[in-house]
Amino acid sequence: MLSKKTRYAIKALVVLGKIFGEAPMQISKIASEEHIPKKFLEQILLDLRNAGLLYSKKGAGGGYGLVKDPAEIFVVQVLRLTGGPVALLPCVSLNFYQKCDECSNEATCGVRDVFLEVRNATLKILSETSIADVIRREGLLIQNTEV
Amino acid sequence: MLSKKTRYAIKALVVLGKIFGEAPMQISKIASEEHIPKKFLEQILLDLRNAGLLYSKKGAGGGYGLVKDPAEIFVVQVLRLTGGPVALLPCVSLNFYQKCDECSNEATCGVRDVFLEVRNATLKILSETSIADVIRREGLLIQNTEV
DNA sequence: TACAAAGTATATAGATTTAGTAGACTTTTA
DNA sequence: TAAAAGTCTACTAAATCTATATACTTTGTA
Repeated sequence: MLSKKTRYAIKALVVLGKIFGEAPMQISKIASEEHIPKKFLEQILLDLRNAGLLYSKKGAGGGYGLVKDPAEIFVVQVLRLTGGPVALLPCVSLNFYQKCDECSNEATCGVRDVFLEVRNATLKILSETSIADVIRREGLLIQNTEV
Repeated sequence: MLSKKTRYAIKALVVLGKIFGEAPMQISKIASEEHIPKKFLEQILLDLRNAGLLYSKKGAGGGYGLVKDPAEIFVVQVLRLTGGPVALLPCVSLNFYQKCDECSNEATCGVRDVFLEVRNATLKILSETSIADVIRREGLLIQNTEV
């Protein structure tokens, strides 16, 4: 499962993606729109800013905005920045690799092999899906929901 | 990430799959072969037994064995029995569904849509892969490792 | 029949992680 | 100069996970 941190981060980027090019949006506005605890969101946005995904502006009229086009920010990046590993086993994780301490031979582990396949499938989707895609899908879903 | 419980469960089933049809194997043997804390493994095997995957035999010469052919036990079942959800978001989980409390409209949530796709891809692999497949893969990996 | 082997059951402890809160500080704009 | 808004660090509460402890039951065999 993704952590709340990761979920909130994606949600925030989607909101900011929708106003890309316009004036920055305040934390409190994002927080209230998306029902995210404000203080928690502060930390998350700060991380995303330090990672170079967002810019911030202090003072009255300040807020956060995307540095890059939402079409160039991929969901997989957000997972990694917020500490959510893509892999289901530490031994098949590219960015959070750790030896399974119970495993005697990683190279010949059948379990590992299966979860490597799972990771690759997941990675393919998440590294091909941008924030812009998420927004686009939302639009399609809304269309299909209207009668 | 999968919990240790889930990982240990899969490992144990693989070991038992290899001796399917033979006499049952003792917890302590499985534990030492797979480097799993014995008392922890006891609980896990008990769960798998109560779920109908394993039979047990008490007393001298006792132990655990698979009830069904390893080709009929799928990895996805093990995840579910041991509490490891397949989905990365609670709102796309079939067996551990929960509303995302920050989400205002599930039906039109683009994030959900993406992770639904991820879940489907993962589910496909894990529900098509049996314990027998895991054992088979291990064999192939060993072949490829030998020079 | 007694004893040892092996599973059963429940409780609990310790560690780790996650989620969220608090508070004081800095920068910017009107 | 006051209010708006982000920055930074620390802390706490709760949940979960991992593992251990203890006492008990069943079964095979010497």
